[in-house]
Amino acid sequence: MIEHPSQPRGRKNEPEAMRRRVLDVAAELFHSRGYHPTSMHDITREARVTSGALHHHFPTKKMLGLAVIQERVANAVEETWINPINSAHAASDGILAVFRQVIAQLEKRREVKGCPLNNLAMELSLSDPEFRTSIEAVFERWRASIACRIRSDQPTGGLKSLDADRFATFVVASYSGAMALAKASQDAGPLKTCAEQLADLFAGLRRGAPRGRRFRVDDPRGTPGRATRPARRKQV
Amino acid sequence: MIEHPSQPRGRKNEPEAMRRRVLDVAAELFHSRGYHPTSMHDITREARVTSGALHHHFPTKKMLGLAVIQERVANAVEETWINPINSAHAASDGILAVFRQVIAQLEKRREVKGCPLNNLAMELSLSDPEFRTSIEAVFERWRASIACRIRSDQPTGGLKSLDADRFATFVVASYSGAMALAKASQDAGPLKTCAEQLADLFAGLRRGAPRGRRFRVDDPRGTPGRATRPARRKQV
Amino acid sequence: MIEHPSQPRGRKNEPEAMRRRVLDVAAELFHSRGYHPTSMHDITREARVTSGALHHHFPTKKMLGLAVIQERVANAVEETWINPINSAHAASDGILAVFRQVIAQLEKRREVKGCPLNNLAMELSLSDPEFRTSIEAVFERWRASIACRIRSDQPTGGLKSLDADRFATFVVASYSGAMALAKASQDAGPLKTCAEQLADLFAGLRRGAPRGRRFRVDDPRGTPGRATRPARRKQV
Amino acid sequence: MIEHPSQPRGRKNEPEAMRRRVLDVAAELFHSRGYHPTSMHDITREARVTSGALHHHFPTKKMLGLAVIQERVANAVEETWINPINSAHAASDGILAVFRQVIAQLEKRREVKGCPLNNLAMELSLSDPEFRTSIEAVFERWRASIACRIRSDQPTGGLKSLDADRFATFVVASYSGAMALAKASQDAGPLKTCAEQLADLFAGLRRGAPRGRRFRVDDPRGTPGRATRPARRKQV
DNA sequence: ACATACGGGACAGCCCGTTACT
DNA sequence: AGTAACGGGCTGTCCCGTATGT
Repeated sequence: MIEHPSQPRGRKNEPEAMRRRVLDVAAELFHSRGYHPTSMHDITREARVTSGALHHHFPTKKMLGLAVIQERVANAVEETWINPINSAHAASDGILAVFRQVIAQLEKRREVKGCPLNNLAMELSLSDPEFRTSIEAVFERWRASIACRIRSDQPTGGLKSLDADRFATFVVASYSGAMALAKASQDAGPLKTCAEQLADLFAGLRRGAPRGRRFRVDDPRGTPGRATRPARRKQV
Repeated sequence: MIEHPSQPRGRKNEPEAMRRRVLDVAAELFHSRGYHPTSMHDITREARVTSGALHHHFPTKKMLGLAVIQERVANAVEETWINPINSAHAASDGILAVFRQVIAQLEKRREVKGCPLNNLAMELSLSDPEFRTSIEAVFERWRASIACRIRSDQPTGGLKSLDADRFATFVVASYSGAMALAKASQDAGPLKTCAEQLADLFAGLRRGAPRGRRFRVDDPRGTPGRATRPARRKQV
Repeated sequence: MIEHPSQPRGRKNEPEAMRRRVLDVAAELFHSRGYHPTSMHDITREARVTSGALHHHFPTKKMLGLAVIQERVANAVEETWINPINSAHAASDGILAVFRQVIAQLEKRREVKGCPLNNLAMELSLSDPEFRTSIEAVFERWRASIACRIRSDQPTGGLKSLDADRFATFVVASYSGAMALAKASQDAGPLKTCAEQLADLFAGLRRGAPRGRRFRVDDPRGTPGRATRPARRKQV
Repeated sequence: MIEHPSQPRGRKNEPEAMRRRVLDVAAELFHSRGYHPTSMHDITREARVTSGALHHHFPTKKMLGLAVIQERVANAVEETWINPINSAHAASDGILAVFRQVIAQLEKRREVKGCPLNNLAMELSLSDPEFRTSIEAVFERWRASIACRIRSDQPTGGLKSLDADRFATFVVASYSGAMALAKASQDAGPLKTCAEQLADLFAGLRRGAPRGRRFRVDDPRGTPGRATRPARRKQV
């Protein structure tokens, strides 16, 4: 029974590794069960971490949640959407490729767990302004990346007639909604269908259909040029 | 003690009224806070119902949740989407009108609480198969109503080239996703943007752009005609 | 839809039958699960009786419990012990026959549920004086019947040297204890063993071993003749 | 607020003391009221322990119950029966001494609470297999200790003609049953009576009455030599 | 940095009994 | 006689966070 003097048990003192393990487990559990149904105890158990250690790295569950959003969910969006889009031949190709890739992964798994960002957005947006802000930032980065890629295509002929910002919002919404339907039906079908609809749309656009402002939400003669972002309401 | 000796409170046996009150309060709280963050106690307090009475009508929270989905959320979808769509001049008009109507309501409120169905879908689909089934049924009824309306237009010239089922899925997804973005940003902007994109799409379609199957998710030469619904995966 | 005017549903108005059904179910559930773990709701469900009807016949759970003891458990003791003993050739034969009969029944069932009287005695004696009194009365009747039968044998030569009251107490105790062991081990073995020990004892007695007072609990030279019953302490 | 700012209550980390306190209180309450009628809240109150602390040491009531059986009831049997038996001059003396000792203690108290092991056995054997197993183990250890002691006497002349295992079962059963009667009657009388009967039995045996197998439960010509333990029924 | 012990306060569910009604 | 709505209160469990200890 030789004791390592100040470390009686299998204690590693590898803070980064432990932090990473906790974040991984938390991200996974928040994704598959949701934030509220996941207890701190679940996380300590799965990550094989004591409560003390967990609270050392993340003083409250909320802080852990924010870290998951900023360090895991944001990364997932980066890897799933932003990088593929940027390295694709064209914006439209990239978007469709992402759909295809996501669908392929879905069909490997036995459960459709949905989009991590969207899941947390639904559960947490209203409960806490900090959560909402973090989530919104990820959504915005996602949207902006798509918009940017579309714009970078336009000089060379792709999707010329498109308002990049507005269309990016539409793509993100379609994907999120399709994923929501997929989750509710536990079937990748809705994602496929939406991908096809977007593909049709791209095809139509490529054939150069001129797009004008024929529809205004607010009133018949609204100012066409404005995109989604501007009008921000102050949060309560 | 000073009060009516044999009738401590104004107790009247009005089961339907009580049930309605509970469902209303539960639907409201599930919508604005979510299912898990809402405690049974919150509901008893807001509905001014004793725990015993609540338990008599809804033995478990899950039963209450299912009743809310089937009797309140389903009705909300009916009133917000299905009825307006059916009574509109054309499917496309109806869809855009619903968007407009929802946006108008959103701008009256100080908080964007999101689509009740979508919120519950995200929170509960994975946690319980009965929840998922109920939610899926509402989504399906919503989608089918839109598809049906589109089909009923097509003989008279509207959206002829469209696959009604697929397009209905796309509309539902776009709306759900737009609402998710609106909730995350606490701004109706995403809804407006998506409405405009759909409007453009309708306009393009009306100009008769032929739509063919140019995009296949599974492989390049898929069978064009199939819609979303069919392929159901068996649930675990 | 022809309605029996004043009896909207399948309502029989057979008070005795209903009372009997409730008592049967309650006796069964109290026996197999115990008094406290059995809820009124369990009984209403199993007896297919509404809560109101149950409370009409038995205003409280305690009253139901007392009725079970007095009308079911007491009867069970009568049928299992008293009648067989009285109709046996000799007291000792009767006692052993009862053991044999109980063991035979035990081996048919897949669960050893114990002696109903003893079960309720352990659970309820201390919690309520009325329960205790009822239970004690059944025990006493049981004991007295055995003692009486022994005495009726003694003129004709059986177990002459025996103090009938004391020995009856011993028999009841041995049976109860053996049943307790049988319940704890879920095996009829202890009952068999105790039956054999009693059989040996009877055999020894028949060979006329004179029994004197060699053992006194209180002090070395106690007054031999007194039996169990006498000193009653007042209940708190 | 007026108190020591950083240490709201006198909190001292003494896990063993706290655990002991909880077990003591639980054992006492389970003994005097029973397992089911004792609420966790009762225990926290009496042991002056917070619910959180209790849950830390015993995550569920069942775990607490098992700990009480294994660490308190088992010990009580050890101290009350096994040790006295082992340190007595002879098995029969030891057995009778235990009865005397128990009776003496009973007469000091104002309430006959029964044998802790037997009480829990009746209440819990059927409700949970883990409970039953734990209880059975204590019973078995008790029985085996007596049997062992009897065997160790036999070479030197005591109770030669006895089957130690069978007789030990009989002793345990008689004691348990006597205690049950004592509890039901709130009087030590049944215990005294049974002690006397056993004393008589010992006296008879010492006079060397030969004991043969005259009684068979199963059938007239059973195999005499078999003891209680062997035949175990498989638990459901 | 990490571990254990502990504090309070919810949580969902269930309990027994009563009251209004047929 | 019998039904169904209803009243409160309590049960066991679990929660998140902090304090203490190493």
